[in-house]
Amino acid sequence: MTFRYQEIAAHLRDRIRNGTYRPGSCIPSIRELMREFGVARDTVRDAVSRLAQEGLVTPKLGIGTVVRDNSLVTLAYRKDHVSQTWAVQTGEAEEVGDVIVQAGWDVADPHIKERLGLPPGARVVYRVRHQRKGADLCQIHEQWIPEEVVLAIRDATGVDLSDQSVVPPTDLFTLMRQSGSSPAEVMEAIVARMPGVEEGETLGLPPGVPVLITRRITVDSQARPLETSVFTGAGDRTSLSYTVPLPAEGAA
Amino acid sequence: MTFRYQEIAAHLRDRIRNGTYRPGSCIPSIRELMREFGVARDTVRDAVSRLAQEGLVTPKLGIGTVVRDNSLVTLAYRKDHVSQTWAVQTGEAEEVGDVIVQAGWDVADPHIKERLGLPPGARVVYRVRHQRKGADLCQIHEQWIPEEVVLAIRDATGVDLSDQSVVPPTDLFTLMRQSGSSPAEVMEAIVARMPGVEEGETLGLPPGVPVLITRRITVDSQARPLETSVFTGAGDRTSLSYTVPLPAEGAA
DNA sequence: GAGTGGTCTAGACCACCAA
DNA sequence: TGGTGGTCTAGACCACTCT
Repeated sequence: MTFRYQEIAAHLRDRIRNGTYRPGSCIPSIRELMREFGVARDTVRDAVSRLAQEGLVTPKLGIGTVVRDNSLVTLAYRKDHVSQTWAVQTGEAEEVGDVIVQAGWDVADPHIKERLGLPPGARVVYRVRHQRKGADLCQIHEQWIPEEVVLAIRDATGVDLSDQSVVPPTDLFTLMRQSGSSPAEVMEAIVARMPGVEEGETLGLPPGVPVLITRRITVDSQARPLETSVFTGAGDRTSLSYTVPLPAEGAA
Repeated sequence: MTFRYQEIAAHLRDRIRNGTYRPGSCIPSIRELMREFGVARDTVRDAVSRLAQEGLVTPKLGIGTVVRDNSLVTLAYRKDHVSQTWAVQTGEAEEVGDVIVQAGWDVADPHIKERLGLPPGARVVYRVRHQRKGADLCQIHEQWIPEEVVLAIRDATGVDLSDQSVVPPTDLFTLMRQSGSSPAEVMEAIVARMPGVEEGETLGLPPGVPVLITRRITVDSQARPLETSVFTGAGDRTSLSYTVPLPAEGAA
């Protein structure tokens, strides 16, 4: 049971893989492919849209269907304990920028409170950070910090995390240490799924690109939660890397 | 600029979110939706296929279009140092099974040799393991082990890793320790992308489900590579979790 | 057999983009 | 202005599944 659109898709896949159609250039137009394979328009479109779903091509209105540069996703194994590296999609290293787009007091979801071990009425500071690589948004970082931690940091360092306009002099973990709490461990859980419509738009994702979701809890040496975060990254630009020391006995 | 198929998709999304269409049940048939919205068949199909791409529904031939159970992916933050937990998709915990589907000597890709720090001519043992949850294949584990390590394990423990029929008495890391090499650290890099055709088939993935790819290098205390692996997991069934101790200074 | 989704056609009009 | 992909129609036949 093989269909016309599958055959066409397979042909196009081969030509992309063997370099007949090069990354960055366009495959033949729908109308040309209709002629070449002798099929109706929707059959070609079906084939092309499968390739788009696989992330091989990106149709561009008024331009053509361009072959995506799937080139080497990361492979930079780093010795950092907690590091997030950006995959070089095409071209060279670009400036990585951080912008706090939102910050303020909030009454968190029950969901978040559970992760922070907080009682129902508790207040938290909610911060949203956009991480850019060049012009493109690569990752959205949402963060929830318990009131207690926020106040301790304000008292000890004068930094008000609920103020969006304040650019902290150092990173959050250092601020925590300066205010008496010592972040000892992070627990992260990673999941991949297809983006919703608004996620796809804000991240500027072409069709066929999933999002990588990382949920983090940071705890101190007494296992008290100091912070929790959700990172939402563009799957084709984000690569997460971990270096983990092995315990006495481990699993293969 | 809003189109009919987008409106229809939005309607259906709402009804799924507010529970009008429940997980596991079917949304109305294409022909019913044609009548309800007064559009042609392909317009409805377009709307439905968008929902499928987002992972909200899975069309089933001869049955209908069933609402996917997107239920809470994991959230079991574990204290294990290296752990991989399976998300409970629906129903309860099922048996997790491991099958070695391939094992033997191989001349590895340059790619793999680079990761293992091996010279061009070096031999490795290549092993492929399928990990199942119940009846479904959840993850494919490809592993490359340098000849030196394989021989040391054979000499010290009698276990021949190149023999597919041999079921090792313990896990690989233990075998390594018993043969004089001490795995000290793993480095893992995680990436998400849409599956290729054959990946989607072997993993039995419905449309709209990405794969989670983990590349691992295990090294001993002298930073010598002992093993490298690629894990390919179904994005909707796999959740990776890490617990990482924080160094003296860290990044937020 | 009745209903389902999957494939396919041959037209049509539209918005977008480059020259 | 001419080419591109995006949307949409109103038909058709197919394979699959359940009863």
